[in-house]
Amino acid sequence: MKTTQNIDVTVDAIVFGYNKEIGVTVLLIKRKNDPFKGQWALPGGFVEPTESLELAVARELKEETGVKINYLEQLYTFGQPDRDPRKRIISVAYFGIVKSSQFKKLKAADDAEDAEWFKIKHLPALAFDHQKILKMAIDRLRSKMIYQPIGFELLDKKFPFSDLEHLYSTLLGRPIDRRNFRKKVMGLGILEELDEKAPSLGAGRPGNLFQFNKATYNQLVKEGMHFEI
Amino acid sequence: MKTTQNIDVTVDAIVFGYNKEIGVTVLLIKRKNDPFKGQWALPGGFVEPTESLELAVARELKEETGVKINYLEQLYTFGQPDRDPRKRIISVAYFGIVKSSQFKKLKAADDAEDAEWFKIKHLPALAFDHQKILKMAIDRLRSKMIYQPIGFELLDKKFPFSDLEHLYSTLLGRPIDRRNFRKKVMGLGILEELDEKAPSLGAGRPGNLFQFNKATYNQLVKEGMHFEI
DNA sequence: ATATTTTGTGTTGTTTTCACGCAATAAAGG
DNA sequence: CCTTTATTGCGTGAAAACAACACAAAATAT
Repeated sequence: MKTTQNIDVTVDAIVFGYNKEIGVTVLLIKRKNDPFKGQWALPGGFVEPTESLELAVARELKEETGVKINYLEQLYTFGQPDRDPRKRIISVAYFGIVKSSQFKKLKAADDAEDAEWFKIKHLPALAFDHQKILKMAIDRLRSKMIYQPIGFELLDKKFPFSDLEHLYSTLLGRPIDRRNFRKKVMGLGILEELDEKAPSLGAGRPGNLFQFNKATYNQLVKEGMHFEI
Repeated sequence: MKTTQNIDVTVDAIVFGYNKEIGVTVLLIKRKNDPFKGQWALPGGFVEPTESLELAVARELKEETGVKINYLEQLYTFGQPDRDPRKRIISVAYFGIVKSSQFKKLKAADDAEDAEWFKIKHLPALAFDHQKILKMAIDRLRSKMIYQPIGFELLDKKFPFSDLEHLYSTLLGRPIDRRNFRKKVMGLGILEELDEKAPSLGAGRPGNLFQFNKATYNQLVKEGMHFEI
């Protein structure tokens, strides 16, 4: 066995949020230190020798931005020898989602001079190879939401149906037929309709509230259901 | 920035092969050194400080088994703190496929005392967390082959249609309707029918040979084709 | 009260998938 | 050579999924 390899390991987080007015956003931090000091980058940092990768992501996110993650999965590992100017660093990227409700609450801290949500349509220049990582994450989000109900993770716990509609419509980049969409989604049997109306915002008839039933979804998946929108 | 983290990075390879008589197989090596000396394990090893992860996989596979990989993609990164008894080691697992034709040629060498193909239905006990890694790879193979033509990578360059049929039937674990399957696959327009017949094995009418056209496939994907079996 | 905005629902024609049967081809065996 | 046997290769009808489409009901704003 080798004595030392001298490769360092970091985690990076691509965290998505959503809001009907703003659209889909991603969480970025402004770097406080070199290299790329002052530039925007994905939140993340070095893995401690005794913590799991997932724990490292959660810790870094809390330290740097204060957000609470609702969904987390591994995205990809980036290991090109020259991706960091300092030394060989391998980064395990994680893909995260926060609920709509608390997607604004941010508090920059630690390594971060600032933390902000950026619309995925208007992104600043990023440090390292984070542009590439982020692009992969966005692709994953887009392709994943048509065969897995991660769309619901972006919304609030209770939401009017139109929110779901808008989310899918914006993220897929095309208009969707309200009636067919509703038929399909309701047919999956993973949404519960509540006896509660959405608070009205301006004019128009307020819609009923719905909520995603994750337990039912997991059950159906285990039985071999094939989800697709 | 930290001085040293003392986490090591390895790559592991899950390489699949296929043969009509034997079925789907995976390449394993018998470890020559501790820990887990004498046990079967996934081929792999430490990443050199200056080589890319993909290069490390290719090098280790050549060193330990001599196989030539036809398709390679990253699977997942395993980083539980206790997954190696020696020290903290993070492993980036890669998923590979060799063509049916040369799936037997093996030469154990380097760190490996032996190298062999095992049917995925009959696996030995494995070192480290390789059981878990392999399970994930098999799941990925199964789920991936229905929306990406990686099945073709397992077959020979030229193959009779029935081979493809058998492959899908065994891997999906259910019988498939030959007529509908043929219609669907041919409808994708990524298979070329050759003016050549398969060598007859035993009785029965020999089938025509086909070959996968990867260029056409890539073209179609770029145009937004949605492949599904 | 009237205008405006947003929700909620049903039908029909079209396309895709699935299930299924039979004739044609070629090798093997007598 | 001729029969037997195994395997290929094609077509059709029934069922299911999908896409297109319009209007009444509920609530707010003026």
